Amino acid sequence: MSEEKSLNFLEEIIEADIASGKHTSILTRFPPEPNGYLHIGHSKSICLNFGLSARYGGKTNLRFDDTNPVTEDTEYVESIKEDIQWLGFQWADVFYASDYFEQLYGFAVQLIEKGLAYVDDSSPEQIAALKGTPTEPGKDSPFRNRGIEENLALFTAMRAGQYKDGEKVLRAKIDMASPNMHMRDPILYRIKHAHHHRTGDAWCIYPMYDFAHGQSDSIEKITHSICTLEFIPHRPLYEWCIDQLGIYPSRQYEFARLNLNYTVMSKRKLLQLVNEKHVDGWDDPRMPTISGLRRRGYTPASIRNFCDRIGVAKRDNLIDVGLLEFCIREDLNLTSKRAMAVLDPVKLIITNYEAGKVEELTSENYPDNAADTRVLPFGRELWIEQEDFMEVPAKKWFRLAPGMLVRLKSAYIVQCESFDKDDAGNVTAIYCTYIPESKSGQDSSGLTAKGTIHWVSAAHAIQAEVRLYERLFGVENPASEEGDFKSYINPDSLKVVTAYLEPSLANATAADRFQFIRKGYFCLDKMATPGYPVFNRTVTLKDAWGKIK
RNA sequence: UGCCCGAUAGUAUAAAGGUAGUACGACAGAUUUUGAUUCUGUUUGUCUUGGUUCGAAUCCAGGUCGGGCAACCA
Repeated sequence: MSEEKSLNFLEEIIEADIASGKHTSILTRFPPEPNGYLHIGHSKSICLNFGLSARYGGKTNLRFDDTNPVTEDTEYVESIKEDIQWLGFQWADVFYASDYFEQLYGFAVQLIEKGLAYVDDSSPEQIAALKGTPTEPGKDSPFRNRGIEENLALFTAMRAGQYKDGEKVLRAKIDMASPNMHMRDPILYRIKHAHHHRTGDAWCIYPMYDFAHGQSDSIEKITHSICTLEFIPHRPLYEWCIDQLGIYPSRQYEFARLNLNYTVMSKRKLLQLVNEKHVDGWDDPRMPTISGLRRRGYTPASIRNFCDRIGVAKRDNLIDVGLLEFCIREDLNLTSKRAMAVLDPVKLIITNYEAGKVEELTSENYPDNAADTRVLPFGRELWIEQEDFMEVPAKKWFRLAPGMLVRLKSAYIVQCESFDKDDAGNVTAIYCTYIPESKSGQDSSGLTAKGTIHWVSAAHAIQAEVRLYERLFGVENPASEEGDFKSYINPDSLKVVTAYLEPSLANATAADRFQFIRKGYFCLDKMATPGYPVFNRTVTLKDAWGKIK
């Protein structure tokens, strides 16, 4: 099957590298910064990096890019590990850029000794002023031509903690007139008297991304260092460092990151949603985080499948969230147990059914397996969905309306005789007669009902809190809209209802996935307790009637 | 006004000079005790102008449009 599928551009590069003998095996890495939770965009990168190494018989390292102590935390380290493993991947080694601080320091000393790096006493403002703009060249810093010995002494003093934050930096000496802004004497080290989540207070100088990432790749002998498009202009610097240091030549390749419509995909924005309480934490089921999708009921396979279908290329993209929904429905349709639950109840009374009588009816747990069944209690009073009744039926209406026949799933055909309304015009009760000969599985009535609806016995139903989620934002691309992205939050993204469930659902566990027939896929939320079930709606079913309306 | 990426149906993604295909969506029909699933069919596309060539989505040149680049962030 994968032989049939055409190669993406990274697979082509790797196959060419193997064919030419440049590499006999490959090693990739997934390099998150532990400053936030992973999201669906990261899962594209994870599937790519782990998928590529698996396909070509190689390995993948997990490397935390922890060079900025002020934003990083072990909480994030743990969540990242959990999410990767939950997705179904296992790293060969776990490393931290901070493992390499001593080595990186040595690399910096080497550059100074070669006359390729210097300590700059300029302030951040002065450095910015001399940097130039994309259309104008920059100017050399007055400190650019310090002697090697002086630079060495100054850099040693930086490490020793003799200066305050911002007082000095170490810069590469490259070309202040380069058309590539990243080559205009980029900063290599800055002073931060900050506590690091792993190295504690051992360091007060920390390497910048550009001086840590490529060298870390090189130290691990990563063959293909795969990152997103915005790092393209960094590639010359990545290669400059490796070339000047004469170390293992890892190579960087860039792909277009995933964008999903009706959500945001930057850790900064997601952090804001969490901190400002627009959502209930990083794992709020409306969040595009891996932990949010997990809590929502998404399966690892559905996410892997999604990442496979969206493909990999170099052009910017905005993927329709409908594809993600297709992937989870495809999975859950085959694997989830069916059950009946009424989310917006109205009473249905069967006037010719004996009061107090209870029948135990059977219903299939999976539509394609008639042998796997459960028992449902049936009685005179039932709950059905408000929306399955229309006082004045629309054209092509298959469900309940005065005088119309409908099949109660796995039970009887009923005919609507009358209904009650309250002063506000709401239907409060529906009266039907049932056809005793129409019992499911032994129907001799000769009648056919066009529609089938779900129901639960009022006398046996259990109550549950059910959380219905909609997209978090009302616009396709909140990040590109005018003004604050948070002003586009969908006010109806969460609706909590009290539902009536068939009694078997009282035994649901966190591992179970259900299809509430005709309503969608649901799973138990982490807030549920034995006496208080809480269900999350993962996704609705496709709804052809919804379109006809 | 510099440099760097990119441009194929509504959204993604293939076609390595030789039939523009696939998935999702949309639409139509069949089946259905879930208006679900399943099945069948249909629709819609190479940014533009030149050039090279028997032949161009593909190669070349110009243009247009979109994105990125001026954090002591990654």
